Amino acid sequence: MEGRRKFRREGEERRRQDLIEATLECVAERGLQGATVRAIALRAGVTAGLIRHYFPSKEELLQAAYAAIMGRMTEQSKAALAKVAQEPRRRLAAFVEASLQPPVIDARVFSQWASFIGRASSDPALAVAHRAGYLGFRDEVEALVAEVLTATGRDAPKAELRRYAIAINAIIDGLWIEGCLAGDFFEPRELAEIGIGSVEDMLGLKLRQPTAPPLPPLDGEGAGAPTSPVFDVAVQKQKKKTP
Amino acid sequence: MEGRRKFRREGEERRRQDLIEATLECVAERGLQGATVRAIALRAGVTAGLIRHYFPSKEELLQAAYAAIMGRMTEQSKAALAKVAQEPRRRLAAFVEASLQPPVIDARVFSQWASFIGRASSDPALAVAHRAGYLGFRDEVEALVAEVLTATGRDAPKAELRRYAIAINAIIDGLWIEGCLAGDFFEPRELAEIGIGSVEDMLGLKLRQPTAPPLPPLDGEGAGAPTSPVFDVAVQKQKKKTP
DNA sequence: GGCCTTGTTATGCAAGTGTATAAATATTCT
DNA sequence: AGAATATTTATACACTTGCATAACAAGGCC
Repeated sequence: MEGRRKFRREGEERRRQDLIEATLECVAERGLQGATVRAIALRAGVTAGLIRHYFPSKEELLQAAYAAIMGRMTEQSKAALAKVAQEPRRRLAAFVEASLQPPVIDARVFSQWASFIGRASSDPALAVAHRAGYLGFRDEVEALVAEVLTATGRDAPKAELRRYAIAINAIIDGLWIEGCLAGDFFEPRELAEIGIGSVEDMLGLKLRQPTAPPLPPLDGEGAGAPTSPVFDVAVQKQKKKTP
Repeated sequence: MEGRRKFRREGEERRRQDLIEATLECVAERGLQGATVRAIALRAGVTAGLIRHYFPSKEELLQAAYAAIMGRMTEQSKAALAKVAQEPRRRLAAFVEASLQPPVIDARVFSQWASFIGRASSDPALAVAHRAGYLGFRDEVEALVAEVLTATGRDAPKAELRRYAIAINAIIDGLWIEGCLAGDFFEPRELAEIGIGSVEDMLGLKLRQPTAPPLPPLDGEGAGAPTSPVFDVAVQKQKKKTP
């Protein structure tokens, strides 16, 4: 008696996107185990069989979802760079800051990341997807640091640059995890402050206006600090390498 | 015609331990999805039904396994402290160093950690287990930093201490992840070096002998640096707080 | 040794899993 | 409008999952 379910034909790209999104939501809420074809289909508003029509197997849907989340994260951090295109130090600060605030800091995104990466160790396909996204992020950091060092007139031996990139990437990752897992333990901008301060310590120079107390409260739109490109050359304490 | 399988009765504690260990191995190799009761039992050398005899449900076995791994990790990092009980700075350095070398840096352990924590966001029982272990680790860091600061004659306002603990914990976490995920990208002691160096930068003081180039190559047993308790007060560059 | 306790195995079951296939209908093309 | 196409639904199937229960045997006790 109940007739067949009504439906609409959506474009291929749209459906793929919807299915990927539904997958990520299921993963975030119930882990990889909860991302069954039926649960995904239900959330995407279709029936389970349709998944096989767009993805050869569930495995490939998961890979696509993982690639999507990795791309989204680096893209969000990079987006902060587009808005602040002037001074290298400011760019680096903006990058760190953007990485340590919503929407990059997000419990759901973290849950997805952890779920996937937990399996990336055993699944070769996910492993390569991970390594690509990861190195992309670190290269971004390294490029930013190189800009900063040359702009401040410091020579940058490749080995030292590498160490900076590794360390800065690490502290961003670590703070990101802390923020995602226990965001309620921190003041809204606390992690960003700590992150930028730590990077300043490591590089031995100031990234922001030296007299700005904790950065002005964000009242306008966007995640940007004030747009004035004025900088002091700042304290610029000499990095102590083995003398 | 094959008669019933022969078996031995093991003590309760032993069996629980074996089952937990088997669970962790399954998780490390095939993710949480691969940790089925049958796979666990097979690896533990028993049949599936026995699991229910020791754990009310599979859920509780997983919780026990998660608690086990968390405890093991902090225990390993703390073990480094027991060996170096003298000078606070050296203790902190040893703690950082131990956290960034095998066996704490281990791809399998990371896989387990990620798998569990991915679900900790959705599963309340795992969430509390996580938060406990996590705060325990951070408190450990905070206590170490406090020791160092008082030993070097610096006042330690609570807020600043907190920031240090957060930042240092973050860089340990971040480097730990990098090491576990891409250990082949780094020299054996590179991460430990970077970690200690970064902490030195953040605290604005030296933790090791200032003239030791990269720490002597470990030839003896244990993960310890030389046991001489001699320290220079070192550079001790003044931390630049907002003046 | 024979019994009793209980750790352990073996078997079964209902629910859920991914996938394959056929039927149906929305949309396009002429 | 009507036929063609391929998106979408619906159903089925083999398999796995966690869990329950009954049969069994290993080791301790008298």
